[in-house]
Amino acid sequence: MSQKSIDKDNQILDAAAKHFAINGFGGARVDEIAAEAGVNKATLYYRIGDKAALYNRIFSDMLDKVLNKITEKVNSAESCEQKLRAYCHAIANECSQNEYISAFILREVASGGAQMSENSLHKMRQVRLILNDILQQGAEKGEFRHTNPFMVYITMVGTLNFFAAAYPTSQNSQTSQESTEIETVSLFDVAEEISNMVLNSIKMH
Amino acid sequence: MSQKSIDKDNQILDAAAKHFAINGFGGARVDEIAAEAGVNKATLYYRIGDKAALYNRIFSDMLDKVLNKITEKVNSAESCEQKLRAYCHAIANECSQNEYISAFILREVASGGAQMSENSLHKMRQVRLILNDILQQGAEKGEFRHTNPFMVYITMVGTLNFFAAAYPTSQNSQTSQESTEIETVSLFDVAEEISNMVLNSIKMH
Amino acid sequence: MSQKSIDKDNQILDAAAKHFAINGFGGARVDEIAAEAGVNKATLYYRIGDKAALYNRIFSDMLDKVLNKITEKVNSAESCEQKLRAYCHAIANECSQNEYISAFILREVASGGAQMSENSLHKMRQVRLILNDILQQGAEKGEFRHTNPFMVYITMVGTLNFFAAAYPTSQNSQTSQESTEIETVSLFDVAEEISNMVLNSIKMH
Amino acid sequence: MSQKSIDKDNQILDAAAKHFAINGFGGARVDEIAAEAGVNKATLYYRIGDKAALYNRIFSDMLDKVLNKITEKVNSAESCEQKLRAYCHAIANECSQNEYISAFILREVASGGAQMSENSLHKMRQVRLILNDILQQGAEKGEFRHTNPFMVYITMVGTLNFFAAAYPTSQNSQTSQESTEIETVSLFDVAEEISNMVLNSIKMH
DNA sequence: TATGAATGAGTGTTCATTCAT
DNA sequence: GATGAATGAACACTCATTCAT
Repeated sequence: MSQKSIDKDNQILDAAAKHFAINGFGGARVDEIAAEAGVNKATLYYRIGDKAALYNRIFSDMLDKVLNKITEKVNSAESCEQKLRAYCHAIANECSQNEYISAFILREVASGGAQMSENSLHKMRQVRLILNDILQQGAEKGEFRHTNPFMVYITMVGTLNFFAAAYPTSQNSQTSQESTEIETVSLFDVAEEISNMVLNSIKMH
Repeated sequence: MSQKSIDKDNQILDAAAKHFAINGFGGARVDEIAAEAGVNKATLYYRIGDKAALYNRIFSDMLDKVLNKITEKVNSAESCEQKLRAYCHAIANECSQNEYISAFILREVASGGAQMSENSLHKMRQVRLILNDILQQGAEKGEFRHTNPFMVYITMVGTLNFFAAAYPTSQNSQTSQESTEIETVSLFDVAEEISNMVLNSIKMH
Repeated sequence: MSQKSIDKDNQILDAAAKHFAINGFGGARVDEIAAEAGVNKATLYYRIGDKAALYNRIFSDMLDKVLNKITEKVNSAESCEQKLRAYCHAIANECSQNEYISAFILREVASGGAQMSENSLHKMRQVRLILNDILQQGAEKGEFRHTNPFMVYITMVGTLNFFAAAYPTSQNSQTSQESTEIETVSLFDVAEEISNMVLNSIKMH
Repeated sequence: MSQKSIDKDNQILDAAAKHFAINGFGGARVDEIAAEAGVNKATLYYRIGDKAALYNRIFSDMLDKVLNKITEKVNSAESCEQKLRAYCHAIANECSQNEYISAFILREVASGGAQMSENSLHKMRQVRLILNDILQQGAEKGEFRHTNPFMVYITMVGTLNFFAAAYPTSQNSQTSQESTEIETVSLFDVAEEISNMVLNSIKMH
């Protein structure tokens, strides 16, 4: 596949990610995606496939990157505390790299995974299980108290994705009086803070 | 308006809430909503209005209930700590009462409020500002440290809504091995836990 | 269903029969059918259903009429010879009434029944089996010699349908010299002649 | 033109004949024809031309073979009776050689020659005129009664093509009870039988 | 000669909305 | 108030054909 083809695919994928993120699967228009990508609609079908294939390709790629980054960062951390911080920062990092990941996640959660392929469902489960392992290891080593892993997962992933999706918006919705009062805060600040809060809650003393 | 008409409206509103929650605004079908509500499609238009009106009516009603419950619970709390706990539990309470609220919120956050009416946008801002007030009061009274209120908001609202939307789903995706290990946890447990975590982080000692 | 609706359905069905007959299922255009019927394309879908439903409705109706007419005429005939003549004339009669039947039959035979519904397939089999019964009865009564019923079927049905479909065409393709020489011949003449030929061949003497 | 090119052309032509026979001109897909022929779609265009050219090439080749075989067999027959039998068997022979001829003929008859080129139309007329000549010669020699030549044409060509196209199909649609009763019959048996029937009807005694 | 890539013009189908009764 | 019928405007997707290499 030529570089030109790869570039074209990426234009399509980028435009589609944006439209799916903003409008959801049902609200996104293939015509508009093709137009924004600057390619003929038939070319979109020729290169990627139908709307569902387009969606799954994007979401699957997103999850691959998240999963890889998490694995990489967690594996290179030593203590369980460091692993948990790495987990949180890896997610924040990917959500910063790709501004549409959080919207996809939020929508999938809202719909109960209606649009998700089996493949993507498996990857999302992997993300959750990695955290489970960290918490279990921590508990076995006596570093962490016994906790409900799903609640920890939700606290971290929910907060990060909610922030990642909401932050750009909220800045527009600030009234002029408050805008001066609110100090800027980055996704990494949130990752740091939420890690602290969770660790504070689950660490043995 | 007769009781029969009121009942019919509620059937429409319930069916629509379900469809918007699962499929989003763009993915929901007026035909299917009418069919599920057991009313003629033209009746739906006659009684409620078009698709956007239907959506806004539902979302606005949801936000009214949330806002009222928050106001009620917060106002009847004494200390700032109690107010913050009340805020959190009020949201948990409404999300338990209506299983579709969290999906609406998640989708609106994902789309940057694309579907939201000015009216609803205002109400969501109100919800956020109530928390701002609690935090500011707490800071003025010396109970709370100075914090970024948006981050606190995200932590609480993101976690609660994410949990409310994800929990039913996650139970289906558990593999059989884990299912025995995971203890059940309710939205109120989450509200309690997240309140603790946040307070632990922001309270003066 | 109002008379107006019934009329509209018939306009659609007539236009569609013409287009399917001339262009085949794959070559017919729903747009053109709707235009010719003088109805909006969406109305066609509302009243009849999709392209396949439209095709099957028409073909099934045609076969119903053929089957009814054959049954009626054959049952009111006395001898097996009369029944066989009645069979042949019933088909000729229906092909005269509806100019598109033969084209549908020819195309279905050509494609090996690719477009035919199970329902229609069953009816076509019925048509064949009625002839089988006549021939068997004739053989049992000693009126007919033993013959291959499929060959008799093909001879009669093939000739009639081929003629019904080809005759209008052939008149246009006559060169001016021959046109004076060819005497006109009707589908009923063909039915009479083919009956004679077949009976001449299978009757006991 | 290399042998390899000739082979490739034949693969295309064979695949196309099959698809046109089963689905008709409008229902056949150039993509599928190329895929079945094992060639690139652009190669198909490069070597043969567009869809209509592909169709006409195939149908024209078919008619050439039929016309040649008829001419050859009829010319080498002596009496008019022998010529008429030869005519019938020549058609049967070609329909046996190429399983798709009859489907093409049936479809063209059904559509009134919509897809046929002027060239092919001329050849089909030739086929008919050869029979006309035989019948006229027979009448002049006092061997045949005066008949309507178009009716004779239809009887023979309709029956043969209908049988050729329908026979493979009908065997699948036999119910298990009848299957034992029906003796197998070949296209040549049909040619023999239909010749007998026609001659029986038109011969002077 | 051959082909991966690209596309204008369809093509069947759906959808939110309106209208006549 | 209520609804069967109707429809303009999309909408996802396809297809025959061409082009650049």
